[in-house]
Amino acid sequence: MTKYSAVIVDDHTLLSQAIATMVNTFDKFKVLYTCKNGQELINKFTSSPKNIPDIVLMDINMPILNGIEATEWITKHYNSVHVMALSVEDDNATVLRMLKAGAIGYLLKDTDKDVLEKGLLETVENGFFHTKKVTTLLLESLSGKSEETVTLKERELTFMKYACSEMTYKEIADEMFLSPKTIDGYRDVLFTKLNVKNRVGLVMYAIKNKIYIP
Amino acid sequence: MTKYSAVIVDDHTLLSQAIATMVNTFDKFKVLYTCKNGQELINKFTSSPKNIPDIVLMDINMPILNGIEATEWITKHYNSVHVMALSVEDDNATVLRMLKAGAIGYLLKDTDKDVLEKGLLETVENGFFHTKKVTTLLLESLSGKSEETVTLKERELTFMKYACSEMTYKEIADEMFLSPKTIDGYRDVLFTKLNVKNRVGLVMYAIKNKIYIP
DNA sequence: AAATGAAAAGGTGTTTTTCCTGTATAAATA
DNA sequence: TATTTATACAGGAAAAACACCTTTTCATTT
Repeated sequence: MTKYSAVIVDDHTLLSQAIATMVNTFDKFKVLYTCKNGQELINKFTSSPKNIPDIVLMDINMPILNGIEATEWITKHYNSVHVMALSVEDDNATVLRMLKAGAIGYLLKDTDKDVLEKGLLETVENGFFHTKKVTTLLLESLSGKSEETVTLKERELTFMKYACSEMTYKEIADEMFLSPKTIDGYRDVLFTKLNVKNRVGLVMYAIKNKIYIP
Repeated sequence: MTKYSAVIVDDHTLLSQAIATMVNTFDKFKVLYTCKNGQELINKFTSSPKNIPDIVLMDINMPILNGIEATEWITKHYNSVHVMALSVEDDNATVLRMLKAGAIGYLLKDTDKDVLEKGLLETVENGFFHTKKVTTLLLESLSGKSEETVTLKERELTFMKYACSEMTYKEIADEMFLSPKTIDGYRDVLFTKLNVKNRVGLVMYAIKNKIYIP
């Protein structure tokens, strides 16, 4: 019987090895190799055609080259390779970004072994799969119920990072060589833009959107 | 050959199953069952003596009852059961808290399959194990380089969680059925205790120490 | 019964934040 | 050229946040 070939990409060695072990127990799948990040994967792909799998199981948060960037690259260069995202990040924005990048399936790490097997099969054979929870997220997002993706300007991002420190706005103004009143402006705009009430709201937004990493 | 029995505790079903599959490939180990959180583990332990394993592989960040609390419980009630912590959280405080709670080993999720196997064996047979990286963290911590662990009271913890929301102190007071002045007091005490300047400092402390998980 | 100590609350004053409504100016765009 | 657009800045008022110091209340200990 011909098995589908799979590749696992996750920066946590233990997890990628564990998942590899598990996928190898599936009837229809065989793991070719595992990678620590997107760059390693690209290296593998470009070094030999034998390294091109049927499906890539891709984590999102990885150092060097993350899952979204790696997926974009695969979509561009190896369109026949299916990418199934695998992550604990179940917020709308991440799911959407991953699907936009070309991922054909999205699995949350809290799903079941059988769901993974079923998902892998559906992905390679029918070309689409994702869990119910993800479907819900998608629908929410498409129906506009979720917070629309706000794009922050460079200057606003800089301010946000300072806002996550214990500095007063006065101090931030000094640091950014701006008048305190300008800083007031940034703050007010961001409050409206991000729909938050106060500085704690800003901080939380920054953390959730990885603008500031604690 | 008698195998050592192991239990995996991780809120990510897929990961606990994957690790279980992997541990089952180890010569000397057999997985009894997996759990989603500390509470489930306690239920298992108390429901039947057959459910008491030789070793518990414990994740730290879990809903309901986290790894530290669960480890404390095991140390208290089933002292003969070894606990090996397994987490991506490699900051000093977490490692220390886990070891203080009674964990006998600490593995970072980015270690290797073979290291896990070796670690499990050393833990059940010699009673101690941890990776080099953890040793370094420990040494740093013991040499006083890291911030000393401040213990917060239950009430203060509750307040901290509210402080991480967009509520004003007045609103927090209402929610906690206390006078705004009392809340002022909590805030002032925590500012001193945690050595922070303002509410952003509180929020950051809460996040870094997993008092509040965004 | 007196002392201790923690938790809760009050008083008072200062500083910072928040929320308005405006103005100015250079650069990009229609 | 006219018109957005982004950026920088102001004044003033009200609301929170912050700081510090005192008092009450109540349970535990001596």
